[in-house]
Amino acid sequence: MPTIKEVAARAGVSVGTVSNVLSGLSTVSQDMRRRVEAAIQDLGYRPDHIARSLKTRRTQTLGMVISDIVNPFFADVIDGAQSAASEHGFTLSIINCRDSAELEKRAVETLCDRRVDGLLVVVSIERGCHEHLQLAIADGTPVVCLDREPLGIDVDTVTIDNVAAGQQAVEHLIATGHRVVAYVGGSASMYVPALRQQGYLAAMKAAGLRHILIETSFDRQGGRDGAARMLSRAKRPTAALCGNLQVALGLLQEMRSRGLSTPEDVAVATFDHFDWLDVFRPQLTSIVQPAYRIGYEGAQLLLRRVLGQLNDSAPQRLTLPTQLRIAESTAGFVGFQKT
Amino acid sequence: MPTIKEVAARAGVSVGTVSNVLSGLSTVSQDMRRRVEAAIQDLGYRPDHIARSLKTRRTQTLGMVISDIVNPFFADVIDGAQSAASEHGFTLSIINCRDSAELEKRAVETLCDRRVDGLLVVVSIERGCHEHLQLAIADGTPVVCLDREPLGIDVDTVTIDNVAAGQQAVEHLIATGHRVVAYVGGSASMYVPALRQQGYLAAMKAAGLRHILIETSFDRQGGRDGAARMLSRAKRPTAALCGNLQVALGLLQEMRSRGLSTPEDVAVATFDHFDWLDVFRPQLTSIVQPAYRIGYEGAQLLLRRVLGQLNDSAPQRLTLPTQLRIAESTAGFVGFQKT
DNA sequence: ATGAAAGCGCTAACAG
DNA sequence: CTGTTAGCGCTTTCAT
Repeated sequence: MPTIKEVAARAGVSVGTVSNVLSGLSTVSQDMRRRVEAAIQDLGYRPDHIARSLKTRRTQTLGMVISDIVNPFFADVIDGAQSAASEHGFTLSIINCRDSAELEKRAVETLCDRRVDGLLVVVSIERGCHEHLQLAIADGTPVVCLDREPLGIDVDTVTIDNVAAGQQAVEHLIATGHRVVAYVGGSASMYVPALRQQGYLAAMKAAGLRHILIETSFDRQGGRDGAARMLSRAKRPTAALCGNLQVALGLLQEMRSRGLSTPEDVAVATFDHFDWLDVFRPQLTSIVQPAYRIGYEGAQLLLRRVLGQLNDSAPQRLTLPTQLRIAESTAGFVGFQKT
Repeated sequence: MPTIKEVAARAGVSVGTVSNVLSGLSTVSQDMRRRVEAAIQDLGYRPDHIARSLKTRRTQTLGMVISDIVNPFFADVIDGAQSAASEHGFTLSIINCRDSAELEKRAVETLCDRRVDGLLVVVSIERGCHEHLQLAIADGTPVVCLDREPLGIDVDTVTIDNVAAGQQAVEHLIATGHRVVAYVGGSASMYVPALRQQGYLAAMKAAGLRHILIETSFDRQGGRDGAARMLSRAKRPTAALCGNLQVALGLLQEMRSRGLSTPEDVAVATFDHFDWLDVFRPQLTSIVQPAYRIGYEGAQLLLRRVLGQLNDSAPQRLTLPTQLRIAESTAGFVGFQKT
């Protein structure tokens, strides 16, 4: 690996000039520039990113702390963030935390030690303390939180309007004729489910209906458990809103194992949609989240902070639009009611 | 951010001693060690990873070049790699290339410029030239290829036995009574499909059956196209092996749109399985790949190279076992044949 | 066992 | 416009 010194020697110029050529400084004469470029070519020189970072205190690297990388939703988020980063010549260092607050804390520290220029973080789903984020920010590392809005901390966020989306979905259920509607999945102690519940509650209240909150874990098992509880109620719900797709899948699974189907027995709406869902029947009514954009806009925002284009303005709160996609799983309730 | 110098000053020792304490050198006296540790505590000192890297020429970072991050298969691979890396104090820098050879080349260069200690790469699906990998290796960056075994280059690989797996699946189809069996998805110009076809061909030949190779793109659209071609054949296949899950889903989608279902009209077996598939009917007969392990073992192997525990031994070729999971989509052909 | 000092490869003043 | 030089924060001889 040739160094800048060798390039300078070969081109018969000083290292400073080489450095200037590298950084595209216009004050370099055509002649010098050509000689330096030739030397770079000949030697196959590539600047040492590490050395540059040590001097400039910038790594051109964004840290990404993700709560659950195997959830396809977050795969899309990562994809978006990665694209935005690439466009700006930044690289992404990713750590998966499996929704563990402890791992999350360590991840933030690891990334800060490595002097990432900024941090994209999806905090663990359970509400908790976020002083590690606070510390990172205090140390001068900009942070943008994705998907979940941590409490008690002033930080840029890119999220969707979970309350409104949940409310809209439930309004749809109600408009379809349902009067006994449950919310399933996650609990009020979790960031995202808390809001989605809130939307559900608002819609139920507005319609003068009694709410049925079924709190469970926020995964497939939660969906199965929730279904079991929901179906054993004296007054069985005719419709349910699920907190995320994992929950919905678990719920459908449990329903099927009991010989029940949707929408005939229970109409189902859920947060999240992935294109492969189109393959299966019944198609699920779902709240489509702009996962890729959450990552893309998040990285974009972070990059603006990093590049100083947002000089300590107040924390930005970007809310991206969702789309309610009505499909078979909530169809045909009004008018005919199977038993 | 305090530096090692400030720690030294505060502890009243030399920076060399602090460095020794940091690296856990035993030659440091108890007394010194305590004083230094106290100073580190007081100041909240954290070693600068960049400066250390410049000196040691090691970044404790693995580069990961992935062909398609939103494919859940690769999400699992990444998860595995990330776990192994974390266990060894390494971080993962990930670049997504969307199966573009050009992006892949740039990604490798970017990562090498950043002096990653090693490279985990899933090469683009289309066969191509891999001199960028060759160069990286020549420059002293160990490379481990995952899932796909690039041709014409001596490199460590972690893969599955695609030929055997494909063959086994087709043998199952044949044993179930099928005589007209198609292979759908991908083409011989692609790394993975080429091998899966090979397995298919071997099984068909061994059974003395005529093969039906339907080459398409390696995605949902490919599955739809493949289904269209398959179903319009004079002698319509009664079974198909799909090259991956995307293809299988596309195929099922196209079948359904024509009012056909599996296994009644066409039995379907496919590579890939994800747990959410269990929710849907019919359950698909599938070849389960150890995606997480591919990533985990790959990173593990790379780390051994990086840490010099495999001193330029010959390239390792790790082949992980797959599992044929027989389910409804290939059930019940012998004995009763619906028309 | 500890300290002093020489860099790692680069950038950024500053001088000329 | 170009060259010189002093570090960035750390590790690592080499003396002591």
